[in-house]
Amino acid sequence: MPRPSTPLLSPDRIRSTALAIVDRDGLDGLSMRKLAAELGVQAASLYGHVRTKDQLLNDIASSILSAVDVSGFDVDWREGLLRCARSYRAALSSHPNIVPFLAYGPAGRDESLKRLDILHGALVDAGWSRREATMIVAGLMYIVFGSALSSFSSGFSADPADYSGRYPHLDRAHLLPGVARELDRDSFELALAAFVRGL
Amino acid sequence: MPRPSTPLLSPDRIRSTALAIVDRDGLDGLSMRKLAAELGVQAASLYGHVRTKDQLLNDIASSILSAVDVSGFDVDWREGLLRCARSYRAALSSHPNIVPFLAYGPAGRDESLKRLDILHGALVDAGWSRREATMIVAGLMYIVFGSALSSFSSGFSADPADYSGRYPHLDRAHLLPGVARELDRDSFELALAAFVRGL
DNA sequence: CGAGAAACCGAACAGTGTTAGGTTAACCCA
DNA sequence: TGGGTTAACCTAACACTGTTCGGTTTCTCG
Repeated sequence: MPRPSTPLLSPDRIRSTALAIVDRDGLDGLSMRKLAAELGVQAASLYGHVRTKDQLLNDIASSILSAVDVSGFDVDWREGLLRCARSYRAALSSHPNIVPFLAYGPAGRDESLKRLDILHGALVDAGWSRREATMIVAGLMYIVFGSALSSFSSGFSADPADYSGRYPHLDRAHLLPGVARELDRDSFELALAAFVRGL
Repeated sequence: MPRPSTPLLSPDRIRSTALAIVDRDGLDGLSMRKLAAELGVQAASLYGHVRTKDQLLNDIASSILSAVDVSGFDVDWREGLLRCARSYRAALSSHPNIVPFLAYGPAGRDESLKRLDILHGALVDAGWSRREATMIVAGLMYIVFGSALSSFSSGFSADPADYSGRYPHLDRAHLLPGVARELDRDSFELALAAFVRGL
């Protein structure tokens, strides 16, 4: 079925379908053949629109990160940090399955760097040295990424049955799937507040 | 070459060789065939000693995490948090290439949970509520893991040439490979200190 | 000394990302 | 309106991946 009258594929359609698969089936659930099948096409056809799978994931990651909001520094640098961190985390946790991919680095994604650059500049304007500003931005990213890969509270709920005996203190009362999300958010807020307050 | 007089393989030898490959070639650089070749053996032979590749990586991760030190709470809970976090980070950053694997979760690795349980108990003993203690432990892990996947300062040094123009504030002065390690450590220390102080 | 288990091997299966070469339809210009 | 170019898709294949099956030999234990 060569050269259809109206093209079946477009970078946008490929990206959004790929993201849907990642959201649904996890990062390992995405293969080029499966993606192609879901688009009604053969795998090889994708390579006319996408250079490589890695590049595809990078593009998806960039588009997710472009939702991060770095306005809010006109008020106060503390408020700016808080807003940016919350926005960053919200962006990541709306597509949690792609976070492990981000862990492979590099952080050199343009969408991310542009925002970090703004953040850095705002901190310098607020009186921090360049080096201090860099470290503060790094620290903020630690908390954001650490909480986003959320292998913490969500990591527990897989098999909560046998925690009680082996880990006397970590009882599963506040680790049930229902409260895990809330606990993750509160832990993030606590860490963020403590970090910003402690600066 | 069947059943040699003295066995060529042992779980320990497999694990340490696998870890050496991961350290040298990265996480994607480890394949069962390559690992087997490095051990002077065929790939299928590994499965007499190891259940699956995923299990192998989990075992390696556990053995790395078993180096984390959670003593130090007899002095003071703040000091205990600091020591534990530093020790945790040291363990991870001595084998940075395996960190992306940890990002896949679950955090349900026994070696890790045992230590987090002790930490949690010590915080409760110090007067925090169970829920607060859980959130504090989570926050600490955010900083540790966030800094360990270190896609931040190390992520920059890949191609520092074209930062200057596009990101006016993030100049590459303190992002040269030489200082990146130091900057990462200092950023971690800053984040950790700010977090603990802010509690 | 004989039975059985242990340790390795060769070959294969189903899956992966990716490329080469072919076929047809749409498009643009003469 | 016709002809060449290019874009979009295809089939087939390559070199990998993790893992399993069945076979062969050697060690170990009763």
